[in-house]
Amino acid sequence: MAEGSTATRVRRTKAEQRAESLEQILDAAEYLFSVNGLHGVTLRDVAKRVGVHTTLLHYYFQDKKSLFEAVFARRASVTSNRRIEALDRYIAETAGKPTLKGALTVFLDTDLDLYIERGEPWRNYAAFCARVSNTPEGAELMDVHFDPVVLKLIAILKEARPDIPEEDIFWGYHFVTGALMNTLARTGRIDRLSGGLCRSDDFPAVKKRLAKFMAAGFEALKD
Amino acid sequence: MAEGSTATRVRRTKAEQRAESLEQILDAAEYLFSVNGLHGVTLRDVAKRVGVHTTLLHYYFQDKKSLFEAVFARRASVTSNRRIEALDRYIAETAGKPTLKGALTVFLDTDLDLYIERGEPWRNYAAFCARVSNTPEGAELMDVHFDPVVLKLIAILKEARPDIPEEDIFWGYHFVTGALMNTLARTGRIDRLSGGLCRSDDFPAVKKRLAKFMAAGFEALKD
DNA sequence: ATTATCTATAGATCTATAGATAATGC
DNA sequence: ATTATCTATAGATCTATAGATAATGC
Repeated sequence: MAEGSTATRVRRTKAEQRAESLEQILDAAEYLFSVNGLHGVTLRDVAKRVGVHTTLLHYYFQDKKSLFEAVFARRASVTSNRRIEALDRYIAETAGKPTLKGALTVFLDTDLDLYIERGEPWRNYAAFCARVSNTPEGAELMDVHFDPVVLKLIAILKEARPDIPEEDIFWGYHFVTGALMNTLARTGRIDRLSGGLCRSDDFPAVKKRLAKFMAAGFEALKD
Repeated sequence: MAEGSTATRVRRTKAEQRAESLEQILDAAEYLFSVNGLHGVTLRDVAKRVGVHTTLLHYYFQDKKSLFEAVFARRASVTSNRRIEALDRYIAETAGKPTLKGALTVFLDTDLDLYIERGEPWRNYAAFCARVSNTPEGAELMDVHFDPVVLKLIAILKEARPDIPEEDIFWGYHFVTGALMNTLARTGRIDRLSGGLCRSDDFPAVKKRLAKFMAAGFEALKD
């Protein structure tokens, strides 16, 4: 046992310690909530996964619901802003001539890239959002955090195709988000159905197909 | 108070009483599970909604998980068989010349019609399936109850378009089921996003668009 | 005589708080 | 002196079982 191995904890400032503890707690909660939902996870489960006492969670968060909301909020602005900026660039580039497929590609691929590039914690967040998007607690947070980026996408879709009735545009988005959420959830169902031909964690395979598929769907609505 | 109002309980046979109690319990559980999921509902919640004692649920069901599975199973074979029969009729009618749009219309509209025609209990079941489809408990049941009808649909899609790679067919189905589940969940999100222009309980509006949208999406995958 | 329903309760959680201890910060 | 973490514990559930009572069935 060298001296380094006994002093397992490197000296940290309190700010660092706080930040690290918070991150560990949020990561653990994010993963567990993504699998079992708000009510399927106890504070003890989270504490156990982090390796701290349950009461520490109460030191950092008022209650379980606050922890849940913090998990949602932590990464929401990152993905929302990334997509808003990408859509703004797309508007500038196409100078008043956007297309359905172009706008959908920016919206969907910018999101999928985040999960492809940034590894497991982000993919857990994606699964977390998908898992809770159809719950009373989650739906509220979806509205708060993602309405701006979604409404921006919809405005561009309308501009791209003023001939498609607004109602159809909204229903089309409804289908898009269903397909996206089903992807982010990574349930493994498509793996089992296809006998392993498709894997639900193969986001690049989805990226290759999703925007193309959905753009064609929108086009068909005017028939 | 006439004599009819005091004798609120009409005399029933035990078999009738049993059937009625079971149905009330399953209806209540179905609704509550559809809103809050397996872990968000207690047996007390269910008992309270029915107006009986918690222990009665244990008389009819071994435990909470069994009740949950019974809710899933009760209507699963009805919707599964209905669609299997409709697809079989479609195969016979088209005599080896099925189309993507035709098969998807049969699969999706046959399901949606069930919820449109049979009222709230069935719509609660639809929401229940959607709510739990991306949970560990629900995914397992989806496999058990719905694999046959889904694989039959996929076989027809392959026959309709042997030129589309099998992998693309499966991914297309993955998008279809995401859109369908998002519809069945009736979260109210599309209502709020569209400022009331679309309503998430407007299944006829979805029926008018979903198969058409998805068929065009499949077509686009070969480009 | 059997089945449906209720009463009483054990045992196991779970959330949340109060207050103690250990570590950093000035 | 302040912040991070732990110990101890109250109070409120929740699931599940044992056994009693009320209603149907032969």
